[in-house]
Formats: sequence, C-alpha cells, structure tokens
Amino acid sequence: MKRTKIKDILLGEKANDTVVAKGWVRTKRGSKNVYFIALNDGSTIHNLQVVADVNNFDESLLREINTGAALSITGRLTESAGSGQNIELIAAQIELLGAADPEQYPIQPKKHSLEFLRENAHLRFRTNTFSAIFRIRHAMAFAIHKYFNGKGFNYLHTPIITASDAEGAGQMFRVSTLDPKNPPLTETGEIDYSQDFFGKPTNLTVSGQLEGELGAMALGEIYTFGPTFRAENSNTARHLAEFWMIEPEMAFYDLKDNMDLAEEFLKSLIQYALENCMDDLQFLASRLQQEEKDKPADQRSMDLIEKLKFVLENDFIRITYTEAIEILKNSTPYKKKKFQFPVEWGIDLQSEHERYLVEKHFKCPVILINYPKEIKAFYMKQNDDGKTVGAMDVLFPQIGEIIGGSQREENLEKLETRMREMNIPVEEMWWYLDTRRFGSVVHSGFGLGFERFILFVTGMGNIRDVIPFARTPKNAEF
RNA sequence: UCCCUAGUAGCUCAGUUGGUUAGAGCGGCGGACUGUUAAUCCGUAGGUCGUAGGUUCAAGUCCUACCUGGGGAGCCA
Repeated sequence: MKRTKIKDILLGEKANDTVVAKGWVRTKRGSKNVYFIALNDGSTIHNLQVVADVNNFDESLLREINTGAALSITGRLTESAGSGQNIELIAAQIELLGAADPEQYPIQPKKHSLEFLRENAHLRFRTNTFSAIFRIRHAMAFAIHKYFNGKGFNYLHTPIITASDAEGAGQMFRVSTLDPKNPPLTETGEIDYSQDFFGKPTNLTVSGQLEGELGAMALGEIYTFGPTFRAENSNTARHLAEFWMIEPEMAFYDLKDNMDLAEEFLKSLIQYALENCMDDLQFLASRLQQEEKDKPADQRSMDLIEKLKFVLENDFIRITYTEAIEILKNSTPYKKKKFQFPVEWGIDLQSEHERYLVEKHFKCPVILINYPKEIKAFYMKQNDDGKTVGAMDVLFPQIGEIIGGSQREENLEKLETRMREMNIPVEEMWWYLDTRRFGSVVHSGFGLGFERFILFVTGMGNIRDVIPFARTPKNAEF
C-alpha cells in the first residue's frame, strides 16, 4: 500500500480510510494499555497522533518506539477521542524501519538551545523550528524563480570558478590543483600558475554580477541564484563564507526602475510566504513570542506575521544618502553624542546609523540612493553632480543591508577612467568593457542575500540557523 | 580581526571570600499509573569541571596561553 503524507492525512478528507504513514517518532507516551506516538514526516509542522493498543503488539517492538525512530504504520484514521488533534491513526500494523537508541540520540523531546542544535546540524532538521525554517527556505527559493519567470527574466548560470579578481567584493577563496607542499615555481621564485589547472590563478566567485551584466546586454533581463563565496574573516550573525545570492541584472532599467523592481520583488516573496507557509510561520511566531516573554515590553519585537504584513502593505521609504546624513545630524542620538562613529558627508554609514534610520526614525524598510562615489564600487553610474553614484541599498529592520545594487555606468570612457582611479586592471576586464564598447545601454541590477532575507522572513537571529550547513571561519563541519 | 563574555552530567544551569565524598531540573534506565498531549508519580545510574601550563598546604573557583561558543564592532549580501 502506498504511503500517505501526514500533511495530506491531516487535511481530514480520509476519515475512516486505512492508510500507511511513515515518519519519525517525536514523542511517545506509554501506559499499560495504550501508547500515543507523535509521528512526523517533514511534510508539515504538525504531527500525526498514532494510537497503539499495547495488547496488539510485541513488547520488544514497543520498546524500540523511541524518539527519533523511524516507523511505518498501517491503520485506520478516526476522529480523535482526545482534544489537541482532530484526527488520529489507530495502528493495526507497526513496522520499525530504523531504531534510534535513546541513550545516544541527541535530540530530546525538550527545548534545545540553538547553539546545541547548530553543533548537531545533521539532526536539527528533525526539530519543529528547523523543519519550519527549511520548508520556508525552500518556498522562498521557489518563489524567487516563480517571480522572475513571471516577469520574463532568464535564469543565468554564471560561473562558480572565476579568474577575475576585480570584482572588489572582498577576499576570495583560491582554487588550485597545484601541490600545496611543492608548487612549481617560476625563475623568479613565484608560484607558476601557468602550470595550474586553468593556466592562471582562479578563485571562487564573490559575485555573478559582471557576468550577469553580459547576459542582460542581450537577453534583456536575467537573474542569477547561486552560491557565493567570501573569505572574509567575518564573525557575525549576518555573515557566511558560503552563501546564496540572487542577482538580477536588467537592460534599459535606470535607478528608479531598479528600486521599483527590488521593492516589488521583496514584497512578492513575503506575500508568497504568507500565502503558502502560514503553519510554519505561526510556529516560528509563537516560538519568538515565547523567547521574548521575559523581555521588558518596550524591547519586544513586533509579532513575526504582523511584521511581514507591515512590510507588504507599506511603501519603502526612499531617500538619498545626503538626506540621510541630514536626518542623522538632526537626530537626538547625534545631538546627545550617543553615536559611536562620526556622521559626516562622505563617510560610509555605520550599523548604528542604519539602524537608527530604519528602526527609530522611519520604522520601515528604507532604500538609500546616491552614495558618495568614493565609498562605492567602480561600476556604479556616475551622477551628474560629479560626487555621487547611482547606488541603492535596501535596509531592513534588524538585518541591515539586505540588498545592495546600482545603476551601472554604461559610458565606456567614464568607466575606464574610474577603473584606473581605483586601480582596477582595465586590460584584464576587456570582456566586461566590450558591453560598453558595442551597443551600450542604461542598465541596472542588485544583489539580494538569500540567507539575510530568510532571517527576516523566519524571524531568526543568526544566519547560521537559516542555511542547512553553515560555512564560517573555523567551521566546515558536515 | 578587535572589544566583552562563557565553557561543570546527554541537555539547560547552580556551585558562596580558593577549603573534605561537585548539585538541581529535564532527558535516559527501572517501576507505578493514566485517552495521553514536551503527561504525572516513585526510584536509579551518569561528571578526568574546554585544553595545556602556573600560583598555593589546597584550584570547578585565582593567573597565563590556546581552542570553541555567544553578544557587539569592522568587512559586506
């Protein structure tokens, strides 16, 4: 007989049917006459209550039904005699698919710390919290493709291995097949990369943007969605060495079009989550509430689902960098010298400044545009004022920068000049510059940190908890 | 990488100004009881106190280094 997923069983349409359910035991409550088994198969946050009459089963089998064990249960669905669930499965046959020694199985039917579960990342999928997170993560990945596909964007697979070190987005991981103990050397004693696999030094990508632009300049609109690698020694709850990034790149889009897309895109994802992940969101929301109930009322954050609806229903605030500096200079913390870092036109905004704008001043997602050119990348559109570039950062409460993007400089001369000023090797970038040489057009794009977005949707606080197996400095377990 | 902080039983933590045989709750195991809801009740086992040095008559407790986790900062998505 074919297995029925617990999600489908709980819909309640199969009352009185005989079904086969397979899954893992969450808890078991036993007594002399009857056992109650909470069975979960990952298809939903909810468990199926299995009722087993002790007299119908071998004692040795019942002893093996422990938290973590895998079971296949055949039985009849009935209306539940107890409260707490509508439907339950009266077991006729129980097959032990895989035992789990209760003395050794680390996941107990109790609340574990996120730190402990992080160290048991291979088993944390079996908890309510993490199964909810990763179902939502999947839904968001799917919604991203759905959104872009619906708008006629092409999913472009930009390379993971790149020989370009000019992206300027941080330290890179080397990729090499040379013998690290005994690499071939040139006459001058340098490592001879001409003998390496690609005949030159190569790295893992820090961004698919430059290649993405090449695609956009023919296909019109593209997006990438793939792994990204940064070898920065970043030890924060917002950084990973290996993370997933979504990078749309659009021909004929100016900065305003870019902002409109970013806002519509984020809102469409949130809407998809609200429409398709309500069970999991509700679980995470109540979990957050539990966690925060000890905090003083003014420090508690907004209910997760309220927060998502708020972002969905309100326009993002759009201001220029220059306006942001003005607001900060007129702010109470500035006047009371509460900011640790100076506020001056030309400096990059610090976390404390971004948080003030988003969490205190506007209490809303904010899009900051037109940053000083000195603090932004070479490829950004140079504005007519000669001082700023058409950059765009989307700032979210708690998370900070969730999107970084810009209109791109399409003028060959201006771009080359800027590259020389910033010591970017112009000759090596001939392929990038060819797009400006031949049929150059206004275009724009941005990068969305997938995990940072998942942090926001799930309400989690640490980025290591929204990726299955986190890669961070000194940690590549699993 | 910098600042702060923590590392004691499988998990979450307590351990007083350094002073005999290191405690609790949960989980495990044994039993009792019950259409139960992370059940309840009784009993029981379980710890080279992160690692390596040092101070001291005496170190879980003090000092140093290192490792790992957490909070904050920088870099950024």
